[in-house]
Amino acid sequence: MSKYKLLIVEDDPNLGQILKEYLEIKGFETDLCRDGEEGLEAYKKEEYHACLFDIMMPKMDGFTLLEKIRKIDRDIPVIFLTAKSMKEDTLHGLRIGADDYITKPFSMEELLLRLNNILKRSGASEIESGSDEMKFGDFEFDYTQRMLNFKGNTTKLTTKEAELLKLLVQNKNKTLDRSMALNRIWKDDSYFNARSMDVYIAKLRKMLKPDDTVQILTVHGEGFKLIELKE
Amino acid sequence: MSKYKLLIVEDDPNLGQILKEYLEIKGFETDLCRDGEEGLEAYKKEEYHACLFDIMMPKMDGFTLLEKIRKIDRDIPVIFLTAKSMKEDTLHGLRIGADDYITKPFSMEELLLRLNNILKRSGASEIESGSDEMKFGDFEFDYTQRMLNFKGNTTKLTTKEAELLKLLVQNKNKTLDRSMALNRIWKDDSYFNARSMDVYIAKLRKMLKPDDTVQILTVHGEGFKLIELKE
DNA sequence: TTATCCATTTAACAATATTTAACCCGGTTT
DNA sequence: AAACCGGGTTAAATATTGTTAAATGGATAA
Repeated sequence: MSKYKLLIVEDDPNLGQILKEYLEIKGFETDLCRDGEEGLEAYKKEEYHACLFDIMMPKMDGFTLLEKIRKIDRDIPVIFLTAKSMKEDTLHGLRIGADDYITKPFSMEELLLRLNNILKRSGASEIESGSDEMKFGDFEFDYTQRMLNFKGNTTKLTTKEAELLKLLVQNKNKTLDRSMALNRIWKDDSYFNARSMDVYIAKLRKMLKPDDTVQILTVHGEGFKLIELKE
Repeated sequence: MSKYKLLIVEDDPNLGQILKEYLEIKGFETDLCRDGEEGLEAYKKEEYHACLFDIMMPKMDGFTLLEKIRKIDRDIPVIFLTAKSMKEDTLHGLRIGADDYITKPFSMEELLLRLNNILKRSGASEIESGSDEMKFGDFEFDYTQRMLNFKGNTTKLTTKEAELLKLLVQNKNKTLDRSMALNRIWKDDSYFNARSMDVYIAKLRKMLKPDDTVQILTVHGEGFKLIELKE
């Protein structure tokens, strides 16, 4: 999935910088502006997936900024960062079309969750719906199609086989925790389901046998690990 | 624009009734349920544009309800009505995929604004408004006319065929939950209806055979998934 | 009314997918 | 050493789904 680009407009340099750094660590591209006018100029020059606006700012406040931006683009998701939990502000913001607001001080995690929800909903993510192709060793595994291909010949996987293999590949070279896999795939971590999972591990091992650079190791008492040996 | 349909799940009869009446005045259609289990049943039987859930409820709390519904439909907008502004609750709710939450007591106006924002973003109008033309692979499917067209030649579908195909297409690349489909189309999830559905799946598979970029996969124990492979 | 048509359901049987059981082994604890 | 535990392996038992055809039932035409 390609990077999301965010416009942050916040006049407090400390908070602005923290936001920028945190969100970049989390994989966003960001531009930071220090007041509403700068923000508007930036918005006109670049294309963004979402915006974070402070309300009280010099030159142009967040509400005005939003109103101007709504004239350019009436669908871009905007989250307000409000200093106080003033109901007035909240309502005014929502009324003029903010998608969400969050009251300072807020936790970065909460901001991130709200941001992701909004992006998910905004259709910005429609790009990612293609087929999940994964490669390891000489295998090509398409989870949505449930097909495992090895040098030309293709095996059809069952639902559970495909789900387990997907988790293993997603955790390639890391330990896939037993109880996590059981909860995700079997919805319940119980003795019999655990034995069932062992049976499926055996099946997958058989399928992966042709390529000896790929193996499923057991991590005693913890889970399994799919490893890929590179030459 | 046709009416939006909302599912309200709230165990306080007073609040529930007020919500229902207010939102109906504002032009929504609403169904009101009194606990999580009722809510889940209702959700399987009807098609909604958005949901409002209380968190603390008898039989099944709002979090559990959301988790179950997210398995059926990972995009339906959900707003939590939380009794307290506990950060814990908020974060947990957002983490499992709530789109928003609002703390009691709240003003109806704020709720309405949040609801409208979410609906605007959700592309909810796709559900049942204008033309029911759907495309997948090389097929064109018109639900209202019950016509399936493939490269020029057209097949007329029966009622049940068309309804099932519609649900599959609406959930393209996602799993269509068996019991949801049974409740929506057959109005009742029972053994024989389930077998009947299997028969219809077979019929649809035959019709879709000409285009091998489109397939109906079975997700064992859960339902079916229509997938579309892109080149 | 009866005959006929067609969508849908029910039935019967086949094929798969998944779970459970039984027995094995190696390592660890008592 | 004996008992135990986590896991490996295989096969039988169950559950779920696939497939086909016959039975049902509602609507319509004769």
